[in-house]
Amino acid sequence: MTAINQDFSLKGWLGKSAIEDIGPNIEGVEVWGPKTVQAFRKQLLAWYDQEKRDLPWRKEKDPYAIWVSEIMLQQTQVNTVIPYYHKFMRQFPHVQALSQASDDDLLKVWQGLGYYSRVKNMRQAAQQVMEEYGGKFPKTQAELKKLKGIGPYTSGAIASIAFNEAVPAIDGNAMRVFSRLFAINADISKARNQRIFKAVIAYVLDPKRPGDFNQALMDLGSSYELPKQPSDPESPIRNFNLSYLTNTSQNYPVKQSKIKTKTISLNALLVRNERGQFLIQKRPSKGLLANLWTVPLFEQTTQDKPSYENLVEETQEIYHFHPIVMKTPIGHVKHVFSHRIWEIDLYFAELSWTKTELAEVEKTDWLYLHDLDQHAFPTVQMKIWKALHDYLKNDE
DNA sequence: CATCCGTGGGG
DNA sequence: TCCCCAAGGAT
Repeated sequence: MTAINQDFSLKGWLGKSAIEDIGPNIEGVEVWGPKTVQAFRKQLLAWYDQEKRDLPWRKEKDPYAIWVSEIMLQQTQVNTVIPYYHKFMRQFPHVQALSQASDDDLLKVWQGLGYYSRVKNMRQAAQQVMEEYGGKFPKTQAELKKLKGIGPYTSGAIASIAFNEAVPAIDGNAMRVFSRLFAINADISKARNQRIFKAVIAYVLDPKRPGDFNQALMDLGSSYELPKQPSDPESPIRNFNLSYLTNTSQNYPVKQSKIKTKTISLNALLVRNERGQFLIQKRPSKGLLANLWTVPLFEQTTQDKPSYENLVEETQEIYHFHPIVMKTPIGHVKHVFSHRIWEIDLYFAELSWTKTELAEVEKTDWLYLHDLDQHAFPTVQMKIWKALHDYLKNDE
């Protein structure tokens, strides 16, 4: 009888694979017995010792460095993180430095990495460490989880890697590997199924080397056990892998989700004053791209007048000046976020004078195009700058 | 619990 | 071009 969260039984593979014995049923999953668990740990860690990736944060035992890397790695790939990690550690080498950082400095170092609330939460966590833990990171998963931005996964990762606590660090890799190992058909995107993976992985985890065990699952997930591909025949765990043995690894993990993205049409005002500066403004402190800078963006609702007329009107209302706006866009930028798409028409405008009092009052500033490193811009704004640059270059 | 929150790479 | 995906957490 197949267990409720498992598509196949281990018993048929006793002796015909690396599966030597059968263990208890855990949350509906029939798992290995102690001999097989030992053999699996040994094989996984031997492979890890031989083949582990040489990553900058793996040279560190400092929990601060581990923490920085883990936050950056949330939903973000290793190759993207590496340059940001070096820059961040250089600029904020310890908890105290981070706890005193300014919003603008934090966003500037995080620019282009995405999910910007992560770095804001990091500073709050750094302040917690300074004030509640005397500047030293707490050493248990339970305490780490109390810090802002540190949840079930990250607390497990830091506790196991930096402090050798025998707790799992369950991310997408760990769930993918284990769903394949035991042919677990529970949907990994459902919160209620987390307990299944937590219980099974905690059972198999090597209590002597929890940090290496957890990181080995990550390396496996980025090499032989890739998403959208079946388990690789060369995978070092193939003989333990029930889905591989039954030729069904492409069915795991089970995962639904995907939110449909909504497209929003925007008009961007690229207004140049008599000094040759462009108007920028800081976005609200909550929501998408919070506290980052963009040129003024106006949503284009369906039954509007021509865009340039809107821009003139709205500029008058909001900024109290009246620019000369070109009637046709000088360019277009498309930007895809995780859950929405911006289609932006770029309108060039000129101002025959300079309105200095705008700054401070409306969180606005006038900016020379050679001064882009003074503010934190999201990627969509960098695309707008490039389109503007191309336009101005061709215009000469 | 479902939705919000970025970005770059790969098929 | 389009869709999926990646070392999640807050709300």
